[in-house]
Amino acid sequence: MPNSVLPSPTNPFIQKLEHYARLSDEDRGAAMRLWNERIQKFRAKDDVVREGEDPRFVRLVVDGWACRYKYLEDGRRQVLGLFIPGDICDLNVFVLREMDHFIGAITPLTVAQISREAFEDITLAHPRLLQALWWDSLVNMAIQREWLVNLGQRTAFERIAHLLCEIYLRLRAAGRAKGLSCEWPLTQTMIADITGLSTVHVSRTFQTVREEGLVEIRNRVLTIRDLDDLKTAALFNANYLHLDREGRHLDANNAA
Amino acid sequence: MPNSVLPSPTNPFIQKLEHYARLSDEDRGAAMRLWNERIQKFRAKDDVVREGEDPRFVRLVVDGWACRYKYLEDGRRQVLGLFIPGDICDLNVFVLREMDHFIGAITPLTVAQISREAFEDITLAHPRLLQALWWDSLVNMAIQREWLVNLGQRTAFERIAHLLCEIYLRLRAAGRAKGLSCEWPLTQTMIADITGLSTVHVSRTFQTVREEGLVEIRNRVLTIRDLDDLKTAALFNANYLHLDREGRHLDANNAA
DNA sequence: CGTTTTATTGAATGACGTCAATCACTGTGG
DNA sequence: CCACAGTGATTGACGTCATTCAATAAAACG
Repeated sequence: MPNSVLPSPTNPFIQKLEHYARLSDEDRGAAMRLWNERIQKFRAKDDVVREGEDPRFVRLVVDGWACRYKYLEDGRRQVLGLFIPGDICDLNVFVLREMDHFIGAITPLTVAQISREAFEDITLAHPRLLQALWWDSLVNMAIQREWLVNLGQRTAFERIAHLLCEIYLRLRAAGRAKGLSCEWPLTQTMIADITGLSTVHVSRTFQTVREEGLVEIRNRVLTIRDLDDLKTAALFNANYLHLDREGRHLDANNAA
Repeated sequence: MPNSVLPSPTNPFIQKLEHYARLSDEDRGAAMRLWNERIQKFRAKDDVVREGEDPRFVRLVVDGWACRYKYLEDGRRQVLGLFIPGDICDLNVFVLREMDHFIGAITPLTVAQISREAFEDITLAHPRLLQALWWDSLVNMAIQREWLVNLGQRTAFERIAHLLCEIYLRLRAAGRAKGLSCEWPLTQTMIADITGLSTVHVSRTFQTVREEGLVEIRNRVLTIRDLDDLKTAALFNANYLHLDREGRHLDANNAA
């Protein structure tokens, strides 16, 4: 099963998975079948899935940003995670009968809606792809844990710096950064719901982050001045993203 | 495959899984094989797995409490999750090559250490057990999400009340509560690292919770006065624990 | 029994939230 | 083209919740 000699793909989904293990052309083809499953479009702020619903599909973000979120009875909202292009939601959702949170579009959003059957058909025939998806899923759990550290231990300044850092690195891993710049569609209200801060405090703190020259935002584009400085300010340790091709022993061009 | 007529098992692992779907006697036998895998013992405060290590085993808590935790470079500590008897750590850990956090014993601890091969052997032959384990794993992810809501949105009072509520319900689901009472080995330092508060504030706030008559603690035993009152105080919604036998369509005594 | 860990208390400080007003930007329709 | 509405960002004043420091008390442990 020889590896492809074609240039690296620009598809964010495949690009990201290749951080785990090199895929064969067949694996990529299978990934593209997932990518091209029934396409759904949403407007910004629409819900993709609602609390209480029966989770019947695995969803793959093709374009745009989305998030998981949850309300407290009295209206307080917490964002639980972000989905950027190439991100896939929980592989085993089918096992639960009722969603305990919402998934909503942040920007105009395109997702591939994959039925249980299609998912199992495709991944059963491509164990390396399935491995890569498991890796991605474990990375997402690690990101959730890191968000816990964020909310529990980091100051407002560190939380925001950490978010900037994480998002940039995730977008870069998906091939969606140019140099030290990437898209930045998040409003300060969203940042507040992600970081557990008030919008007022986000405004003030974000200002400080900019004034310290760590980042710049113009036209919804984030530019980082010096990644190491930002990491230091955020107490950022990238190990939780597991991006160092940890699964290289599974590479398509290795002997099994 | 007839269901057992024996009384409900007292094993916390099986007891918990039965909240998802009724297992057949064979399924229970397989679960007991996992339970009886190579036993390891730890003293309180010892580490079970350390950051940076290669995760080679799935572990199942047989007795005692443990937790996941993580340090920031400057020593701040955040507890990411609790393990009580019957809890199992990430099913797919093998996929990652390096732990990004610690798992440590809170009390004297007994765990079953299950190799990848043993785990795959046993679950491959018992798909309903594997399904139940997936359910458990998804519930754990849901718990992590709820902890995010806790840290991001709830006040100190609510956080502590919520923790009390969750732990009680999880222990009860594992058959480890008597009436409205259960074991409570957590020190206030631990509660502080779980809730992202200082020990001083935990002391004061916990005092208030007790003074309001919501709970009582004596000899490391927690007693809840009125569960509904506690739930209300915590803005607790149990849906995230997915305990309502959601997988009953998979029950062993149903037609496949 | 001393020693260590855990829990409690007070006082001072600081981080962050709330309220309310203003400003900037965008898109829309007349 | 401008008026206007709606959303998002910013600012100031002030209040509150939670932290820090430091001292003490109470349990747990060998």
